[in-house]
Amino acid sequence: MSETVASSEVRYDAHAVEEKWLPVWERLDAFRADDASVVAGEKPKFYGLTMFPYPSGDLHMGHAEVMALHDVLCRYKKFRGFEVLNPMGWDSFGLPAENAAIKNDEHPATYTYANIETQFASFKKYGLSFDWSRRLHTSDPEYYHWTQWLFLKLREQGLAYRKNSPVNWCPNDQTVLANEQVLADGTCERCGAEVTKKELTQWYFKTTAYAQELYDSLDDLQDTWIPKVVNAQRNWIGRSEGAHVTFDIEGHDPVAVFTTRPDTLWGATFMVVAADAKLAAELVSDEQRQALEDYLVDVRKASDIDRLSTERPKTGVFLGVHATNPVNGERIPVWASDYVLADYGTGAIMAVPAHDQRDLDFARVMDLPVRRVVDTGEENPEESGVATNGNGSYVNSGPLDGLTDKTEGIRRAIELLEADGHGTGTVNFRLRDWLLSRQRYWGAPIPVIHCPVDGEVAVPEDQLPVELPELRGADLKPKGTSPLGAASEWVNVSCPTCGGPATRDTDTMDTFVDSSWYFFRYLSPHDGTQAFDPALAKAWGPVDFYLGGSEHAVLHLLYARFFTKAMRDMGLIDWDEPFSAYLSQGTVINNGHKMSKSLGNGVALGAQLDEYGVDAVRLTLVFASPPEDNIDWADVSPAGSAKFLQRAWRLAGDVTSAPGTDAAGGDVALRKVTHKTVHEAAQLLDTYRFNVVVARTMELVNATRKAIDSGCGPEDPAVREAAETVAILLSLVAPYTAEEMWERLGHQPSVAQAAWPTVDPALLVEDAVTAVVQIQGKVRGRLEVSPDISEADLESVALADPAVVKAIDGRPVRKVIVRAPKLVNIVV
RNA sequence: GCCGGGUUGGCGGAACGGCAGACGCGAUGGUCUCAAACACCAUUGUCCGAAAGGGCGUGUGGGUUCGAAUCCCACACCCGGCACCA
Repeated sequence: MSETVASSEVRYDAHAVEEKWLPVWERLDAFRADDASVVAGEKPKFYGLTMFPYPSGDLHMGHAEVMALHDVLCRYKKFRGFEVLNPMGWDSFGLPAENAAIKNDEHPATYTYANIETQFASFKKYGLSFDWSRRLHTSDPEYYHWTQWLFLKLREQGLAYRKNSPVNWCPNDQTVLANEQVLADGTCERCGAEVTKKELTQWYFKTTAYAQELYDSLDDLQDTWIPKVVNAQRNWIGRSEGAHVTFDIEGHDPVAVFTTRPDTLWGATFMVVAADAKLAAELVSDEQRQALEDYLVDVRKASDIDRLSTERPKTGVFLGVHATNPVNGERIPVWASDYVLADYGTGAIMAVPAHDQRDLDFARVMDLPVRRVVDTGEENPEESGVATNGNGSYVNSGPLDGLTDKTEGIRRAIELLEADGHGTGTVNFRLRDWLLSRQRYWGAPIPVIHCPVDGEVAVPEDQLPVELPELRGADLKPKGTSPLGAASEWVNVSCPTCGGPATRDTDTMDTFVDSSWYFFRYLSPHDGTQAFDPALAKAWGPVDFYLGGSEHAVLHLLYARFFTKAMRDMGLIDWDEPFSAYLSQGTVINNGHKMSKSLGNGVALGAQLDEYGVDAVRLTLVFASPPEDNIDWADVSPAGSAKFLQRAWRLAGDVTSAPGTDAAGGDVALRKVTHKTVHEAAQLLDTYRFNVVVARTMELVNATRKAIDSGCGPEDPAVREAAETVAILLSLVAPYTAEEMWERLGHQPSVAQAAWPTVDPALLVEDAVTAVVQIQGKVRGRLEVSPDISEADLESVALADPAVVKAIDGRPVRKVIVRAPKLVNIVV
């Protein structure tokens, strides 16, 4: 860059500077986290975590943004005296490597570890403050050894189990998926294919065992996690309060339903069972059996699009049996319909058509009775066709008649049900157990052996890890069952219990299992004897700040929370939540759209780094917007960032005072700007407003430039103080430029090891402030006054000001509000 | 439909209930140059005005307050989550 610029301006070459400092930083190894000082409690700890990448190709813009943002905070915490743990690794199991291996007839590890080395080199060049001594890869046997160990621990607790159930199946990836991996439109989160259902025996983690706690402790995260993620988790877990009510059925065992409105039980005029639930087949009468089967054929034919439509007319079939309403003894018919879901609640509902729109729609189609039991003052639903669900007075509801409050009605109804044994108050969750087995190769094998005599047998701990057999190329072709099944010498083993012939489980674990505990492994990544050192977990945990993508709002974050709680209950750790604070960064887009090959609007990180240098790209990403907002690359200016960095750097060259010069006698005006900037920057950094920190640093650069050119001059000690402050603030975002400045200012590297500037409170006090004089709340004058002016003095000065007198224009002053020293408001 | 977040110049965005638009991008004018690029300087919410100065301005409509981008109520629109979840 610089050699092509014919200019009198002095500038530095961004690329030469990158080459220069990388080996120096390597030698200094300044970001290695010291366990001892944290275990001993000598220093406060800061565990900063940012989501580790999947090794597909090189790093891209998205990585650049999240890493740049995270680095700002970690470097700042180090300046503030924290012992910082900022590790990085790779989430290196997963399908892209497997698909590449099939295509190129090679082993997934080839693709995986080649990409890891590429990304590692890019990370280094990007100048991040990672402690690389803790680097890990989830696909290493040394890592998945402990993934398997944790699986077995969870299984011992009954938190990992196998069951046969209808599951989500991705026809493209040829594997099952967890609910969390199916998007709202019924497509695969990974590849976008339309997900279908299959009935299969699969492994599950019992996330539902922690549904209540996962939901409740969101309250504790409310203030430190970004709201949309807390909200997404609440919605996903889907807690709803209500009651189970038991209905006697003629000729069958009683059936329980879940309802959130037990107070409307007197208006239940029929019952509906999910058509595809076992219950429907059990209840149906012989005469109606054929009708139910015909209906089921129709239901299964309906496409997902139809199923997802809420406008679809209700359908169903009478099951030929009747139930008894427990509160009024009424005999009500039992129907089957697909508008009731088999896997939510009990798969059966009591229908209260007057107060539930879905039930009303169904009642109208099937000509079933509608009875209003809450009079809300609106038109009777029986006539209007619009169900009411607000507060109103209860009618036709026996003991509830006369009540007018819904909450009270629900409370009383539950009391009555519990008193005579017809039901109980209960809480229902939408969350399901996590389906964790996958029919693919490149993942951690499930460490279980199936024996015809002993059934499921855990692989003994001393035989872990169960390493993947060597398979490559065509052997990995998806065929609906796990490729591991083809490795017969691997599959066929003797039973650990009886020694007889047995077979290994051939499924591998969802890669989200690997990432559910990686933040523990960073604590002691090379420990061959345990998953992590409990003493280090106690010292470093939990993670103080976690930055990552919002696509993991439910997926990874929910799974990691589940793991943490389960591990706590196993006595492995003593904290409840893995991530004390969570922020998700926005996406880097281009021209209003997500970058994509099909749109041709991709911006290659490498090309940007080559053109503008690492620091300019990092600065651009941090300055563009608040961290959680999207950045449109078309709206930002890396060239402008590079220009600013040159301007900042030039300050260091202009300083003529010697290193170590006491700033005390320096220009007070500039010193005030410097100290105020440091003071505000600290507050802004503590609240993650990194873009504003950059703006404040720019202001300090501008003020320093002005002081050098047309103020106190380059030899003033205040100029040195300001330039050194700029270097320190800039080192959070632009480490190369900052290091250059630091060196030019006569200091030893590294600026990252410099002391955070001490703010002198005396310099935060202004000696003159601008007081605003308002008349009727509109600004009509400005006064330069002392910051400690009295209210009375300020009022009299304001009222005497000629501009104010003119604006008052002789009108009588009715009231004067004085907020010394900043404001006077005159009401006339 | 329910839940969460948002709406500020041409653009990205700043603003403890007290000077709206910091900082930057872009644009315009200028300096340098044979010229351009780079760099540097100046101007830049909008309307009226030659200027001084003034009117209007933070999605819309109300409210609280001496004073509202900021607090309250209602509405519109945008983004995200959930959704025939009983």
